[in-house]
Parts: sequence; structure tokens; C-alpha cells
Amino acid sequence: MTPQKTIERISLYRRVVSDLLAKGKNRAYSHEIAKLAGVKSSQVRHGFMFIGTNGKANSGYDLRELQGRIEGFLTADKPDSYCIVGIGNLGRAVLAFFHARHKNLEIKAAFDKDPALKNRVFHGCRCYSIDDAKEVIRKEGISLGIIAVPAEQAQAVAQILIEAGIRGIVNFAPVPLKLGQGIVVENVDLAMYLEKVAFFTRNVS
Amino acid sequence: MTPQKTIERISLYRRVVSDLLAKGKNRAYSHEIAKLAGVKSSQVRHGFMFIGTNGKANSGYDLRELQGRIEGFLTADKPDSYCIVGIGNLGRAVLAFFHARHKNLEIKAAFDKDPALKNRVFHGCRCYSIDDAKEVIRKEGISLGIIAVPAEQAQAVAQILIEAGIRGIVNFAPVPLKLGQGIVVENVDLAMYLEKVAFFTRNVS
DNA sequence: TGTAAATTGTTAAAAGATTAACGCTGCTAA
DNA sequence: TTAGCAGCGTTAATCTTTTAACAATTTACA
Repeated sequence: MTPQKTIERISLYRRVVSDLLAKGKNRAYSHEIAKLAGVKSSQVRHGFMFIGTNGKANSGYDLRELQGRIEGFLTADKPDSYCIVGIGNLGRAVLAFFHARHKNLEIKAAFDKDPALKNRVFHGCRCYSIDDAKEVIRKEGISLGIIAVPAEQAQAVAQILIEAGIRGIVNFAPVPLKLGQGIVVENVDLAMYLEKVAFFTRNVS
Repeated sequence: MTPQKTIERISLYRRVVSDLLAKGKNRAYSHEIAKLAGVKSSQVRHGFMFIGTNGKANSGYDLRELQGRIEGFLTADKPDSYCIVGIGNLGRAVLAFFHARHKNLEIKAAFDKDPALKNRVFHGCRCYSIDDAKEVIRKEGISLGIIAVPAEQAQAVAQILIEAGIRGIVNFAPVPLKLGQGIVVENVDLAMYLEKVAFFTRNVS
């Protein structure tokens, strides 16, 4: 199984590779990719082992092929899709960040309890009432969810999503969710990152 | 030196402890804290070694004292402060998340290049022109920065911040920043988390 | 063609993080 | 007041991740 950290880096490489291609480059060495991604070249090569490597000694990697391999590795053949619950500032920011960027991975529906938002479209994503979550999720075949609601509501929202068939959750609410076995969760705790940087800046290396 | 992961968990415990206190509880066992934080009890006890422990065998931790120790450990005696650059959706979300929550750690100034935002106050934080960054940062004694601008501008913003004396950065722009030695950076890549969860949901445990 | 220089893919070593284990302390109740 | 239990603090073992090392391969060029 590919380690978590390796997956995170591969996602980074995806962006680096696509930037290089956009600049008209066709090939790159592991140390070039590493520099741009802010990691070690040995990490790049090591990571590429998981996706099946395509480098040539002394002439690096074909970027177009590499891009294809990374996409194929990170996303499935059949497209996966997300829904997002909570269209506050954070929800909108996530939609903006993610909109139309990813092959086979898309945010297909948004939910909010504010009726004023119903049927509005944010970054290409229509907002539904949270009461229709189960129905919409089933109809659209959505399997992943993003929780961007206040902490108090996060657990309840998670429950709704899971009952509707969601198997993986990115949780921005600053509470650890209690979920059954087999559900993948990634907690992204914004305030925690600020504390962490404050700590390590004070207690310098 | 305290490991990164331990710091992240201690930040979590801070919240758990404060929730328990808010519920009127005075003491808790390591396994109770662990349950609420979604970690192992041995991790809790192990982590507490770094902050100086105050448990009593068979009767757990005094929560008020624990709270004090955690605050004292995570933040300095002298208050540290952040500025944030970019008051789009994400910037506002971060301000909302963090506002008035933390002892000795505060977001004291916001910057944006949009003149319409100048002097407006968001969640208790005044917005200045990015052109005044250096001056405001010096005057307010700010040492930490949050970058919440589009990817293209992130590196330039980082440069400005560092020249103004910032030593630690939380970077929400999806590009690795190139910074000199001794600057602490935490990259928080929202889109990456979505890819990661998609991956691990598909390639189940 | 053959030699030198550079970079890959992979394996092995080092570093870092998590988990388990356990002696010791303090509480409870006979 | 002592026996038994429960939970703390710490150390040691396991597991994961990162880094380094190097043989094998490719290119460049004499």
C-alpha cells in the first residue's frame, strides 16, 4: 500500500508536472521536479516507484507520460465525485480552489441549510437543501464528502453523509468525527496549523 | 525537540480540554481525552511528557491545570501575532476560525491589494493596503504570516513578509514557497486533501 | 566504438513516530 | 492499614517514513 505521505507528494508532483508542461517543457530530471516541489530528489524517485516509473537514466522523465501516470494513479478510471456541505467562506474557497482542475475528480453538489442559497451555483456547483442530501447523493452517484460547517454541526452532517452512502470525508470542522469502520477521514484543522507554525517559529531549529 | 505530530495533537488536546471544562468537568483520564481527540491513550500520556505532566495515578488530570500547561507550552509568555494576506473567501474563513480563540496568539492585521477593503474590519481584524505591509508589521510587532492569495502571487507576498521581518508562514497557496533558511513554513494544500481522501477511499484498507 | 559523466530504479540504513508494556503511585473500600 | 485495582509516566519495541548509497543504464562526445 502506498504511504500517506507519498500520496500527498504525488499530488504535488501532479501540479509541478502540469506547470512544467504549461511552460513548454517536455522532460525533467528528478532533481528538477524535487526542487519545484520542495522535496529531495530521492523522494521523487522513490515515490515514482509506486506509480510505475518511466524515467530514462541521464535524460529524466517524459512529462506528458508522467502526467498520465500520475492522473491514472491518483484518480480512478471511473470518475469520483465530492459533495460539499456548508457554503460559507470556507466552502466557497474550497470550491474555487478545486473547480475544473482535476481529471476524474469533481465537486458535483453543494448543500446548505440556508434556503436563500438553494439552486444558486458556486463555481459550477449547484447548491441544494441539506434535506435533499440523501436523494441528490444517490442520484449523482457521489461517494465523497467535504464538511465545511461549524463544529457543532459537523458530527450530525457526517452521519447524514454516511447514511447517504459517502465513504470518504474531508473534515474542516475542528472536531474529530466519530465514524464507523471503513470510512476514510481527513481532518484539516486550520487553527491548528497556525498554532503549529507559531510553536516552531518560537522554538527554532 | 518536540516532534511535529505531537505538537499537532497537543493543539487538539487544547480544544478537547477546553470543551470538557466548558461542560463543567474538572478532571479527566488519558483515555477520555484520547477518545475525544481520536487518538490512543498512550499517545496522550506520551505527549504530555513534553509539556510537563500533572496527572495523578488513578484519578487522571486536573483539567484547569492541564489547560494552563498546554497554553503555556504552545504559546509563549509574550504574545505572538499573525498577519494575513488575502481577504478572499479563504482569508475570511481563517479569520472566522481563529478569532478570539487563542491565548497569546492573535491575527492582528490583514492585507489585501483591493482598495475597496481598506480599513474594513473582518472578525476584529483591520484590513490594510498590502503596500503598507512593512510598516504595519513593524509597528504591530507581528512575527507570523498567513498567505491566502492566489498561487501566482504567493511567492512575491512571501518575499514581502520576510523582508518585513516575518519568521513563520502558513501558506494556503498551492505552490511550495522558496524561502531562506530559518523561516518556518507550513503548506496547507486544500486540493491535495481532496485527492488524498479520494485515493484512500478507492484503495481501501 | 569506447570512455566519461550523469541520472535512474532500488535497496538498505537512518530517523522519526506510534504503540505496547510495565513498574509505581494513589485511591477505594473492606 | 492493608489489599486490590486503576491509571500515570516512562522506556522499549515496532512500525513508518525519509534519506543515502550504488549498480545499472543512457547519453555525449572523442
